[in-house]
Amino acid sequence: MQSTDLSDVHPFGAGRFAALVIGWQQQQGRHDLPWQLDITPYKVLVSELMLQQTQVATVIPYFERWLQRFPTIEALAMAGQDEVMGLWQGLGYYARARNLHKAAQAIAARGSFPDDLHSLQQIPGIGRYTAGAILSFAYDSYGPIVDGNVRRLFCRLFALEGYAGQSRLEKQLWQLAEQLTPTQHNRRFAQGLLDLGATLCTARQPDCDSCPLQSGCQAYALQQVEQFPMPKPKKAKPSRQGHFLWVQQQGQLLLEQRPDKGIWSSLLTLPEVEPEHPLLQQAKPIGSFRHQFSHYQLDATIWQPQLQVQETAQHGWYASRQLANIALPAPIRKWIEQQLKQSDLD
DNA sequence: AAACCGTGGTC
DNA sequence: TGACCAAGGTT
Repeated sequence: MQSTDLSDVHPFGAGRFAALVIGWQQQQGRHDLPWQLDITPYKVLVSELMLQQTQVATVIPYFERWLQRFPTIEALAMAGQDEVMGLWQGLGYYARARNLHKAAQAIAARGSFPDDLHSLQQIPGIGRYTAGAILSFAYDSYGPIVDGNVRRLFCRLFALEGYAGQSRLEKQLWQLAEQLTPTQHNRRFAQGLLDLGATLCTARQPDCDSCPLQSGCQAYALQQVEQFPMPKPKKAKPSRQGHFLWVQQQGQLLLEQRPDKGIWSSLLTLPEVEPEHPLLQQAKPIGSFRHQFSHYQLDATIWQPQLQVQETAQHGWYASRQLANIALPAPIRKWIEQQLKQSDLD
């Protein structure tokens, strides 16, 4: 491990660093995001879960709808899973929705919102970053954060080698975060780190001329800003086949609830069968699509079976007017809507 | 440690 | 247009 003496690894003292970030945030940072208005721990929790690996612009309409329907943590705790997943549909990483639901129930049962690092990390969906973010944003108290923005900022400032997820780098980043995070104006400091990463210290074409930390940035001094952080070594993306059934009966469509693990967990889909399933022998293919996930490519075929489908407890019938309010995976929704539009024209 | 988990925006 | 990226967590 490297030195723990801060003065060895960065040119600003911790106090000076925080003052620069805080001052810049006040003048140049973002102040009008929906979750920055009338801040409550619940709003911070919802926004942070939604923002995990998801862009701000994508989250905003989901956040607004969510707060309208579930204004309080008690309202969310009492809701059914169908409605929770329905409001999350299209946002991706659906375990976050289940975690948020469970978090609301746990906090409601607990009687108070947790306000320390350890208690926060016991809550489903809250890891080290989100716990620090809640301390900073909800309570304006000491809460170190390392997310993608902070990782990029620190890797450049200190010319840190390694890529996201490498334990040695992550350890360095968290140690720096703990040392550089002040004990005052913490909300503004944390927001400043994120704003710097999101608006100046960006992945491509960083705006170093506008950066308040330029004079202390090692990557800038080396003229290698865009060489940090090092890219993760990438692997080939495998391709998988999926076979889905199109079964209509009296104007209704057969859908299947997916299990709470795996891809599209807890969502409804067209029933999926194994490629060897006997139904496919007598079925005719009526469509296909290709969908890119982050870690594999799905080549889907949709079949219209000629034989009766064995229904299970996971199956249900849905009229087309119901489809808008149920939780469907984005590519499945797209295909269904296109199919229904075409059959309406017949 | 490394795989798994989604989707849409961007260039 | 494909590859990268985005306020990570869980297993």
